[in-house]
Amino acid sequence: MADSSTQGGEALLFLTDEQLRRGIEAMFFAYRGFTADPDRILEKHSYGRAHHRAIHFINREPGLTVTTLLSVLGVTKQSLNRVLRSLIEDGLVESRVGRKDRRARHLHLTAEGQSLERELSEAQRNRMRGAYRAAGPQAVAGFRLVLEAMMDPDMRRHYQMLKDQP
Amino acid sequence: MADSSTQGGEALLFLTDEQLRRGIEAMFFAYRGFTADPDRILEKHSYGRAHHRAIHFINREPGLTVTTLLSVLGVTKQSLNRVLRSLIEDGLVESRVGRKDRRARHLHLTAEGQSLERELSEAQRNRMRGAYRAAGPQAVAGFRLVLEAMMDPDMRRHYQMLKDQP
DNA sequence: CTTGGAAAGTCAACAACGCTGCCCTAAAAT
DNA sequence: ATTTTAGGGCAGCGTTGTTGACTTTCCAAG
Repeated sequence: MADSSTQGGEALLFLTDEQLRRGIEAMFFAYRGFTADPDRILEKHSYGRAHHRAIHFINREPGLTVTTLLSVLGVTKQSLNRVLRSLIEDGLVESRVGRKDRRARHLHLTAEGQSLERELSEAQRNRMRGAYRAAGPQAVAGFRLVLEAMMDPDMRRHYQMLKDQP
Repeated sequence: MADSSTQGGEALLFLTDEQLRRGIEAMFFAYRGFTADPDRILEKHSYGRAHHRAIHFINREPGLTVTTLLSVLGVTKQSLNRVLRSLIEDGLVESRVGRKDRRARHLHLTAEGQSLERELSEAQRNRMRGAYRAAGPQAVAGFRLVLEAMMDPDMRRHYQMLKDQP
């Protein structure tokens, strides 16, 4: 009876359908803001969000294979392939044949690729910094907790793997 | 000097580039989870996310006009029009000519539309409820604060307008 | 009253990016 | 050595975003 998780009323107000709906709408509207700045930069280069995502994770883990990137992004091969092809043709990404397994392709950003990556991530970090600063450190901790709990287990695995990088 | 916002060091650790990048990746992975369940339901009906968004906001504010819906969704007319046409043809949405202004079309969900809306929002609320429950009320408050700060002003306006609804 | 501009909505054609399915090459297993 | 399995590339399709041209309706200025 004294257990806070079963005492109902005020303690669980944050689980009402209305509160949940507010969260859903907040995710929708915030995600638009989240992608708005990179989208503007990408447009100048005739790229889309898919290019941004590829560039981000190649930068994050240089030398990763196409298959690994596929599972991180959660898309199919062809979806990614079109994007990778244009990035390679444009000289932003380099694809190196594996030394141990010659079927595998290891992906790296070129200097030019790193330059675009910096431009994109700076814009996105600026947005995030503004939001973090406005909300404060305690809110940020909660923000991260809720997002982590919202992920599918597969995605959370990838997220946690990246967590340990330098 | 005693001002916490200028004292540097520990107090601002949450604003390091590394922390910001963690937030960016959390948004990316969490958004996939956020849309995963509705996506599965929509697939059965051969609809996409665009249909879901239209249904959500028509349900939220019955009788809203096409132009209002456009500005809430932040897309162009044709993008929405294709979606609306199929929803109307399939009998999920009704479009009523305005009484005062006969140029305007007021949108409503039919009984069948409401049924799909419930199915979609239940799935999405279940996901959100799980995340909220796992993270706790204080985390939820922070989550909302950060998301609100991340929105573009236009989107935040729409978000706040909806806030006041019953 | 009429006429000209602005606003709401529809439609056509195009680009980005998801998807499935098929194929080739290289590695691994029998 | 031959079959099976895995990594990767390409072709073709559907959804959903875009811009641009068009119709209908409203409203205001002459």
